[in-house]
Amino acid sequence: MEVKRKNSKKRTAILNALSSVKDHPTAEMLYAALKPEIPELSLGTVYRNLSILADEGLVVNVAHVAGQERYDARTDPHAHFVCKHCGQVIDVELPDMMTPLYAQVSEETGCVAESYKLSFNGLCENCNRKLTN
Amino acid sequence: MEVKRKNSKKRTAILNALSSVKDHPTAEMLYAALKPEIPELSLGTVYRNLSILADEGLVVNVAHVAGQERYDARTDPHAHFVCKHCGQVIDVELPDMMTPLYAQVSEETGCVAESYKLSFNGLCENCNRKLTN
DNA sequence: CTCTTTGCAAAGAGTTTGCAGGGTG
DNA sequence: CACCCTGCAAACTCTTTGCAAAGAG
Repeated sequence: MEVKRKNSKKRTAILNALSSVKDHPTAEMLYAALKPEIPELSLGTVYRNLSILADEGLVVNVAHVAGQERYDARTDPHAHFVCKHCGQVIDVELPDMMTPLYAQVSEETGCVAESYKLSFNGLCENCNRKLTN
Repeated sequence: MEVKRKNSKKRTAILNALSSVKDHPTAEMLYAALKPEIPELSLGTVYRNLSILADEGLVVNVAHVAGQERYDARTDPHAHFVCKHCGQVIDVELPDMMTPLYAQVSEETGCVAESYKLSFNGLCENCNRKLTN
């Protein structure tokens, strides 16, 4: 059964912080960003609320980089690029080619697709320059 | 500088075990599968060798499910389906539509793509039947 | 009041690492 | 005989959880 959510300033602040940023932060990055503004904030609360927000579909895990989960408040289907050197995660604007394939996936596998994750891997512009000089 | 690899029966066994299976096992699953056959095997060795094999490109991380990394010895680009209920990971045979887009990704972002990960998410056939009855 | 949310600290889970001994070329 | 590989256990990192107090409706 469903839990009735109450108003939570912390949760709202976490969602706002995530929405206002495009670098797909980790829980710790969000914590560090909010801490100055909300000194009583604790890291456990960030984890807890990210999990709640993800359940509610307001937030999405876009990648797992160097052992840490990366979050995104942009929930429309879009791709990402993950730099294998610096770990940076950036948006890639490609037309959504995968959602139209859900029916085909279902036909092939019997599985019911509801979402997908697409991430490219390699070197970002900076790291490529630095490492290829 | 490069390390000169020596022959290692354990590493070979791990790669063989992974190659002979299509369920994208975790390190622990591989360990459990090999243990009867190689009783002196230790879990640390499985982790160490999976990491070496990944460096060499013989093995790939295809997904991170329920906090565990899933490995695959099939290294050609292909998609996966991850069941959000049972955590099963299965291959999806779709034409590779992403590799041809590397140039476009580079143009858009400046990043040099070398690989990609595509995974669909939802309920597998069994879980869907069980949960939708 | 009742039930959710939070801080804090401890617990958990998965993975990595140091070390001493064994194996390979 | 130099250097890689391994078992074992401890260490590490990220994330989750229990509890008592604070906050929302």
